[in-house]
Amino acid sequence: MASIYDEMNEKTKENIQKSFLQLLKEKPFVKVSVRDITTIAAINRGTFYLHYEDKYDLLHQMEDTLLRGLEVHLQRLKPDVLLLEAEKGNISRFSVEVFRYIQENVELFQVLLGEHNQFGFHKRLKHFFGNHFIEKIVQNQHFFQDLTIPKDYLSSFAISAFLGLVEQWLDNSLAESPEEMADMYIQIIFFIRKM
Amino acid sequence: MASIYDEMNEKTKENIQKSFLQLLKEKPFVKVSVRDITTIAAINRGTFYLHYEDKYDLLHQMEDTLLRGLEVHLQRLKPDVLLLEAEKGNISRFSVEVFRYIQENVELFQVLLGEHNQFGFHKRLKHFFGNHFIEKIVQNQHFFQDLTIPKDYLSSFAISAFLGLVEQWLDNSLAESPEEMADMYIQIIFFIRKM
DNA sequence: ATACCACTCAACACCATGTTGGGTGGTAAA
DNA sequence: TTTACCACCCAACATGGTGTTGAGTGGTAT
Repeated sequence: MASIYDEMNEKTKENIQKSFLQLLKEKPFVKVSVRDITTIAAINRGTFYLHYEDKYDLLHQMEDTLLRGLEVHLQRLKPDVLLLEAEKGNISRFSVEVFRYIQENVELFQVLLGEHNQFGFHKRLKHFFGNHFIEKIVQNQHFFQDLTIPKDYLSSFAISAFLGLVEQWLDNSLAESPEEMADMYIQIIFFIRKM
Repeated sequence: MASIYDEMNEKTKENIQKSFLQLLKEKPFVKVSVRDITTIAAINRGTFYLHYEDKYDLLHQMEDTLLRGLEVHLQRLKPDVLLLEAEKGNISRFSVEVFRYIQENVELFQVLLGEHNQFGFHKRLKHFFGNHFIEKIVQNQHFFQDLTIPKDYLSSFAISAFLGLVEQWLDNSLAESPEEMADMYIQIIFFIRKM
């Protein structure tokens, strides 16, 4: 079914996304116009609207792709192991996979979570992790049962803490390896325990 | 020095900000035009530009005021106690004051950190806490010295975790009291320790 | 040969923006 | 009381991005 038209279509979309990303590195989202994008992509402005409703749609689709990729990435490499390990309290494997995926998509993550973060991707990421992992962990863990703190607060606390690490990593231009980051994550937890 | 002109000026600015906030509750920032604001404020559109450069300037000034208020609020109520207590590891007083201030300015915080968070206020808040408190604590605490984790990561982790609690609180329409929130914060730390 | 496809091009109406020049009524100082 | 000043109003303007449309081009499949 992959006709030559589908290929053209795909190529143009990639061209648009690449140009868009390039612009987002230079200036904030609000300052990027469809004109800018199509000028850099060297295509007609009307062509843009054949693929996307507007620049918000473009951004949203790129976010979707990124999150879907993360989901697939996690499910493919370790089908159920991750969740099982996570439920046992072992977050190491889980987190290293996340850090790896981020490393593979640095540019986009840096732009979406970076200084000009003027689109609520932070919130989307929070919801993603919340729906996919943390809440399951928080709900299933037997030793969470006797905790008086509401689950939603604990969940939001944990995810944000993790995202805090990720954001700092991105700010540091990925100076550490994914393994080092996963290690750091564990160490912080241990550190708090011994406090 | 508070002439009648200053009062008029101030009143109009408050009017603009109030109308702006009202609109932000209805729709995302990008969809709010200067026309919308001045229509609701029942003033001439040109008048808006006598007070603000554009809607981004307006937003930024409101953020500034909010952060300056938080700073003053913290400094006024307990001049140095907060930092001293915090440096001793007692974050209770510190955090309850923060929760109280947020409660006093729910509407704005909810809009700035809420679902339509399309302006990097999350990042600004992170920097604020980072510069004012956490980094001082992290740097001064003697028992942080033998920790191998880089300070910036620990700082980002801690602040984000705290903001995670705050954001969940806002999402829950401030169902808990500031004291309960501060308590919850402490409990989570203790819980991690016992994990 | 015909229909289809992605894309180009030019033109369009629409709307928000930021600015300007002139005007109003109330305030303060001469 | 006159004069200058002030915040604000009003109308008009050029600018520029937006989304859409109709006509046209050159390859592709049938």
